[in-house]
Amino acid sequence: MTKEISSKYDPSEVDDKWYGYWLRHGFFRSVPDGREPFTIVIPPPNVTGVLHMGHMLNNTIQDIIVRRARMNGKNACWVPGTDHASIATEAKVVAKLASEGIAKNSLTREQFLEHAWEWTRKHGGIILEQLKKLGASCDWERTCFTMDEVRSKSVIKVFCDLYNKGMIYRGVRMVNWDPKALTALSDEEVNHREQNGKLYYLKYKIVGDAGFAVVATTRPETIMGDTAMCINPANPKTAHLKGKRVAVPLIGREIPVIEDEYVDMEFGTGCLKVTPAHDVNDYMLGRKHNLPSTDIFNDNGTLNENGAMYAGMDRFEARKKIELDLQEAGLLEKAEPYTNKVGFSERTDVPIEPKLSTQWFLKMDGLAAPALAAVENDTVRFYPEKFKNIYRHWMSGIKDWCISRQLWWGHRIPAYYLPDGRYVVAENESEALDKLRKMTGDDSLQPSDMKQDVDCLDTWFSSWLWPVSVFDGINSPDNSEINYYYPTSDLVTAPDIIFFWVARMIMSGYEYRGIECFKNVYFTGIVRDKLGRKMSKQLGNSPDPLELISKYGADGVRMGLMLTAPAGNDLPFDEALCEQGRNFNNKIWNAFRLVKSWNSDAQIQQPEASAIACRWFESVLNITVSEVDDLFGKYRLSEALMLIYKLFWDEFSSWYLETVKPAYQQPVDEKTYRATLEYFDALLRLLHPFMPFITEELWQATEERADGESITVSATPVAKDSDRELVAAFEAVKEIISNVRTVRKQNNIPAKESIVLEATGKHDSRFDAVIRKAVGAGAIRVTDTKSHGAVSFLVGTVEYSVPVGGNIDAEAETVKLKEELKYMEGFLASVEKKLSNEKFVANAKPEIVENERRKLADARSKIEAINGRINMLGSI
RNA sequence: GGGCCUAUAGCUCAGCUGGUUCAGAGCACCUGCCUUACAAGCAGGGGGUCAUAGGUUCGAAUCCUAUUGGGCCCACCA
Repeated sequence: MTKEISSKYDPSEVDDKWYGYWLRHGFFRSVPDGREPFTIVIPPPNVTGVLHMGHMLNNTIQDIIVRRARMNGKNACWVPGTDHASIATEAKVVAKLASEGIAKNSLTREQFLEHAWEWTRKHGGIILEQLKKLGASCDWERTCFTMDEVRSKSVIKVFCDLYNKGMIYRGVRMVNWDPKALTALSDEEVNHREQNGKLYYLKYKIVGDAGFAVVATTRPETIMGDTAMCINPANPKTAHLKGKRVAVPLIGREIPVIEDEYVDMEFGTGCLKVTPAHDVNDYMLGRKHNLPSTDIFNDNGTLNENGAMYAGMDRFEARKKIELDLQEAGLLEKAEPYTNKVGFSERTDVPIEPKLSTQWFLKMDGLAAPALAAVENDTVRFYPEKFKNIYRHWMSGIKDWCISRQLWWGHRIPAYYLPDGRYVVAENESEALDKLRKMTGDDSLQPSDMKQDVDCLDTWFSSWLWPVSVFDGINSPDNSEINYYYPTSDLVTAPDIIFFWVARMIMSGYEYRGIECFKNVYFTGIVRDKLGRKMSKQLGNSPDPLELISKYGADGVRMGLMLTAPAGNDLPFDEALCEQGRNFNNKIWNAFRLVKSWNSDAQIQQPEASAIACRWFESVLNITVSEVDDLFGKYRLSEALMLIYKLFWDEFSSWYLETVKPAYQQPVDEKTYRATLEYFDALLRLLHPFMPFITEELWQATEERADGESITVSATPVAKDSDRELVAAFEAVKEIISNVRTVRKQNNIPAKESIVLEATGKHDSRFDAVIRKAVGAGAIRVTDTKSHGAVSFLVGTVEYSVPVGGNIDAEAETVKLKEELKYMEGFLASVEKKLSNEKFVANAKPEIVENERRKLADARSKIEAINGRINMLGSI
């Protein structure tokens, strides 16, 4: 190593070089063998999506776990893939076509799908390429897509199977309608948000009576759909309305007054307008009381011909207009400000319209039972555990899943209809035809006589099969791959899809494999900006991950993310974290430069300081290795990283290397040199899962490596015995050194000037050579007769002093000592008090009491030492 | 409306079944240093009555209760 080599680490070329090398040698490739499998399936990102910080975090964690498992000798298999993201992708394609002046409804289904596939081919898989920049060690030969042949077949097969088992049914239900995407949504795709609106008090003329019945509603535009007014039979305030009819404002249509306990007597006026077609509660009332249902909306949220004079208007426009018209007609008693919760489409962010329509549903109760139990009894473990509560809550109140979507981009529902509405469910057309023929007894039926359902399935209906379908376990349930890789090991995902995805995968796993689909679920936090806001495109507060990578290197960004990413905690992201990551890269790089610059000389004897430093560092290393093991077991990855960070920076660089490094351009002894390389190697291997690139670069550079060797397939360091006593003793040594440095600084003793360190008899002299080297002590004298004119300090119960000649400020020194004395005496008093408390001695555990006694003795000897020192200073 | 989680240094967090390994870490901050591995660095340093009020206990950051603040999930009150 020469001086021309930069003191700054430059990851820009290193990253791509090694990623290519890893791929070329197939280190990420996994095929079943005799080893224990370790499997992770990726949460498939949207096929046409681009990488955002959430993906970065999520995939960094997966990569760390997978690389660690690989280095632990397991057959690590990380299956990548993408999701067709039915509604999201379709929306993008529709928008793209619109920008070209093409309306979706001007195309046939086939034409539209051609555009969608083209879009997918063009933008698809970009995100997977981006993951490679991050260092993701996926087995790319296994890349799956939820709409590829195997996965599509799996979906259809499962649909048919569940239908045959009676778990899937078709029916007319009130569903969440998205008037922008023009499709039904599942309950999970609706987000409720508080909205500032108005509560309108509408006057309904009582037929054959002079007065009005007043109804409070937030949605006056739905009056055209009113088919009744409802009162609580027990309500005296509205008793006069019993049996009457009232007239719908503005249009005058008469509707009956019905009675139901559902109505809250306290709310509003005690009268409720009933619009069975546009409200879930009203729908239930309507069914109960046999009311007609008048749908006043078109699918796109405008009013239809039932909307009378408002036909053609948008629902919100109509609301404004009706308010004015009511006011004019004197039928609006008042309108007061009101906040209520309104459901919004997760996808298009427009208010959901409850709508009655025919959809397909999956019954959930049977599926939920084993899935709930698995999490309850920790067969599937959640990290952090708090998500168990959320999961339990949802699972125990689970409702049937609306799985049909009025979209084209997705898996088309395999139901085939006759013109008369009768239908069969079948895996393909010819099977459908057979079934229809059998059903009707009409063998002359032709394919042209039947029509396939036009709807497609919810995106999650394919991704819920993911851990099984990626190994083709649906189509061929006994193939060697599924038998080997399933159940998978870990799942790493964001908590916001716990119901959409995680819960449903667990269900399908039990339904199709009879066993859990994964053993551990690690929920990441949500990446937020410094101000705690969720990162989003709208806010523009999300940094571009690839830009970050080019600025700090993949390792720097990975480390930045991992520094503050405990499981389940939100992650306030700050670029400064990546800087810290980059700085760490640089630290490693420079440690490498130092070690690499050494020449070893077999003739030189190992210095005393180096010998003990080696023994010490080996122990520290082993302790950390076993602590890291433990933390990985608990999925406390940030803490594991921090531990390694401190091991490298503080213990290895600041203490070990500083102790053993030879004078400038002097050779180092062979023993120390070998040991240092060995430690460095272990550190790199320990660090590799977190920072794959720099560790590979340096691992390759420290020794001659053959083509095909790689740190990615090397072994994680294994914890060996450690000398904890030695480590503890060294902590005291650090304290001594630190104190001496302070003394030097406070007394302006130049670094080059040699000093003498005096110590009392209990001084541990094993490390004297280390101390001498660190603080430039000419001599360390163990003596009981302390020099006058010396500055002293205590480490443990050992008193140290540095004679500083006439420089000593006896007064200041005495003040300092008196302060310490005061503290110690207070401390002593508290210990004595504790020990003189009979209840403490009687109740506390013996070892605790014993410990207090030791503290007592220590405190006394410290006080003695301080007093002695003060006396001596006084005699100067 | 129901439920869950959380409150510890300026910031982000660790403190497991109550007892100096109990007040910690990293970053930030302050003071010296461009000392031939590293200024993306080195050395040293300051900083918290562990949200508030009660309680249990010989002993509470840790357990219990209430209050307040923050977050999340679920829910058909118009």
